[in-house]
Amino acid sequence: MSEGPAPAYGTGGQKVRAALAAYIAQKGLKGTRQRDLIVEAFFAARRHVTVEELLERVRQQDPRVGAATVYRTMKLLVESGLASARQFGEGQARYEMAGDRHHDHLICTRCGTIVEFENDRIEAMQEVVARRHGFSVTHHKMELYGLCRNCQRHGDRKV
Amino acid sequence: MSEGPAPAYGTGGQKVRAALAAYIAQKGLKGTRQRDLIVEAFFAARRHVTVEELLERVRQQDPRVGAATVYRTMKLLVESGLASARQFGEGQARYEMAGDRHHDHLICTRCGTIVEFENDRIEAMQEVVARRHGFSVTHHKMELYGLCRNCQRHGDRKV
DNA sequence: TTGAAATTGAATATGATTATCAATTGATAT
DNA sequence: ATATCAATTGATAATCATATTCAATTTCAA
Ligand SMILES: [Mn+2]
Ligand SMILES: [Mn+2]
Ligand SMILES: [Zn+2]
Ligand SMILES: [Zn+2]
Repeated sequence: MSEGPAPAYGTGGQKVRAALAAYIAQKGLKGTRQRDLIVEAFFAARRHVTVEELLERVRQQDPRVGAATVYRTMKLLVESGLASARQFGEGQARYEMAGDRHHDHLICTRCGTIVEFENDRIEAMQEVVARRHGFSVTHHKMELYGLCRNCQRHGDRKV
Repeated sequence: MSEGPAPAYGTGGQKVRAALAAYIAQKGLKGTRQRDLIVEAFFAARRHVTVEELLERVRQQDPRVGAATVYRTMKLLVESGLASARQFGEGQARYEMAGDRHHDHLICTRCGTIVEFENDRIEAMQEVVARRHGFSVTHHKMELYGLCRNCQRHGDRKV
């Protein structure tokens, strides 16, 4: 099959936690309670969370965690290759675990629902197009915006 | 053909100038010297200009034009449907004339070159994917990032 | 246990874009 | 041509997400 949802986080994110610990050690950094809280909240949250959403969740565990720390931790996760930042044109970045299979997104402009998909044929054609123009592609962005099934029906009601 | 460059601006942008004048009249707005300067600079510049680039060009004609006016004029052009704003992940928006055929972009991450392309087959497959997930797509974004032909060669030299 | 180095949180800075506002200008009616 | 008045301008301040500064705190290897 060339299409389907990306796999969920491993077994509660054990592998990712270990990978992060390794990255921290290898870089001479230090583990902290705040970082653990944030990473836990990241696992617990659904994919595509914003820093603001994450901060709210983290503060349910410890109200004195600062926003700067969440920004710093997400940056660390991205640098270490464990998370990736996405821009869906809302102004703020959304984060999701990396390492899953590559995928692109369908975004409902009414309710914000985000659906993931993969399509090998499209990817292959992107390669063809790029080569035709002499480009070697390193990464790409494909986002399809519109209305999800639900919003097509109750397009007039409240979200 | 399903692929090729988007057409250049009409005959020096005569049609667009007229359309803007119509929009301005119809909205009870006023024509100004600054707006003319900015629109001229927009025509003269290559596609995908930033406000900063545009401001520099405009100021060669009249150094006292303010940045706010360029922002306002570009917003006006977008509202009137004559230009469209693109976000290539550089932080600042890039503008191009609208009304041309729909197209997507190849972006060189080294020298910034932007190449336009259209591919009907990809567009068609996007529709299929969306429908498969119950979405009705209103617009989309597809950007292929990588190295242009030139940058693949002199990848080590200066840009 | 110690102490250097990393981290934290609050406050401040940043950079792109928008809003404010007094001064100026453009379109229209005289 | 002139008066009139709303629209526009430019400088400056405000936003908003994110980054940076820095003193106080915490981590961890020795
Ligand atoms: Mn995703
Ligand atoms: Mn273009
Ligand atoms: Zn929806
Ligand atoms: Zn290049």
